[in-house]
Amino acid sequence: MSRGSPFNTTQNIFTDRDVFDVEGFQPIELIEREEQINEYASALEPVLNGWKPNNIFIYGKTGTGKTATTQYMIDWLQKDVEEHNEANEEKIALSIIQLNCEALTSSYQIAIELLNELRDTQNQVATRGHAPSDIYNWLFEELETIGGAVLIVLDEIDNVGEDDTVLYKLARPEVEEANIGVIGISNDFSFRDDLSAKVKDSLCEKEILFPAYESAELREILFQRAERGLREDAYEDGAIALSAAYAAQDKGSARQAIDILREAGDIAAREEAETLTEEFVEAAKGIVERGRISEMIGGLSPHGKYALHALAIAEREDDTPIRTKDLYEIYGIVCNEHATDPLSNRALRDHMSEIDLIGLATVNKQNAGRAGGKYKQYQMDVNADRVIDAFAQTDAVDVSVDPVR
DNA sequence: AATCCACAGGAAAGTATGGACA
DNA sequence: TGTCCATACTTTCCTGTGGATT
Repeated sequence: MSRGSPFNTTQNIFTDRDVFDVEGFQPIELIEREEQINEYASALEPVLNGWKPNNIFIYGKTGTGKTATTQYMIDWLQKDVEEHNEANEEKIALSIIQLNCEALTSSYQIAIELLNELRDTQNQVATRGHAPSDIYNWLFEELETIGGAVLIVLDEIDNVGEDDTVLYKLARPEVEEANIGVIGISNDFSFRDDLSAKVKDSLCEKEILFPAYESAELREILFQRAERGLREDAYEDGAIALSAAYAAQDKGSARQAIDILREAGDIAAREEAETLTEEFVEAAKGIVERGRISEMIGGLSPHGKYALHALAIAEREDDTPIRTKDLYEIYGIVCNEHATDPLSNRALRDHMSEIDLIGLATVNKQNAGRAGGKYKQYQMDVNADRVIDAFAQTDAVDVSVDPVR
């Protein structure tokens, strides 16, 4: 992947750096997920007989192979259908619709996105302004015309929120000609329990759990990639083991493990080192961690950022754990620095629980009894200085409350 | 065992946004 | 243009509650 740069450094370490592209690279052979593949296969098999596939729900944290396995299964299914159609008179019609619901926060939006996916570009539907029942009717009309087996893959489905109407509609479609199977992918374990009862029954016919990887499993995955993407003698086994260990310790995410190893390779290449050693992994870990923090911060609303910044400041001043009331004051100062009016106390509580949810802070419930009452205390879950650094980079305005300047 | 505080967090309603349609 | 359909993010109002103190 040369960009016409005069530097040729990445050649020392990588033979194929794309192997470490977590988004784009699909390994030919999936390892450490045999069990899930078998369950998956049995749920999809009906398609090959022209029947309706099972609805499947997939659970697992980020980087546990949910999406990769799904992609693998779809490729497998399509190939088998093709083979079947070549060999038999009776053809199987199979359509697959994949949709990432990351940015889709309601049933309504998902339904519209699905509809637009099915319609051609001249016939697209606006994302607002239509009656929900119209949308669903149109959606079923489209599905009716397609016919055959239709697999609808909804990635990051937990974003739907409270209202799971789409799922209900898709689980019991008012369609004659098509056999619809829904594959829902979620990284939120509690999502299943929050589904309404009628959806739960019909949609969770088959549930497959993707547990976090253990250190040894991550090691295997990394070795597989290293064999394909790194120069044969360019890496120490210890470096791979360490990358795996760090990732296992944190989240058990293959994505993270691969990110760390790739970053380590980049550093090694930049320093024109001959081999990828443990020191490079050490350095890469910090960089990947920092990247993760900025990513999380990036997803916060402005006031969420101010709230987090306030907490980081409190942490630096050794004022943590800090109760909401006191945090509200610091938050007020931060808002002031940004020439923004602070929101209400209640709004701050909401922002803080959001910050807790994405894992940037930890909550600590306290009860001081008769005179003291009940309250919460917050504490940073990541390095406060790193957070403040990240703010310094993202924001043009300097919001430091440090009196020494 | 009864009390009572300081919040947490649910519910409802408000503000501002934007599209479709008659 | 007014009415309907949404969204995101608020504020206001309120009820619930755990456990040290009485």
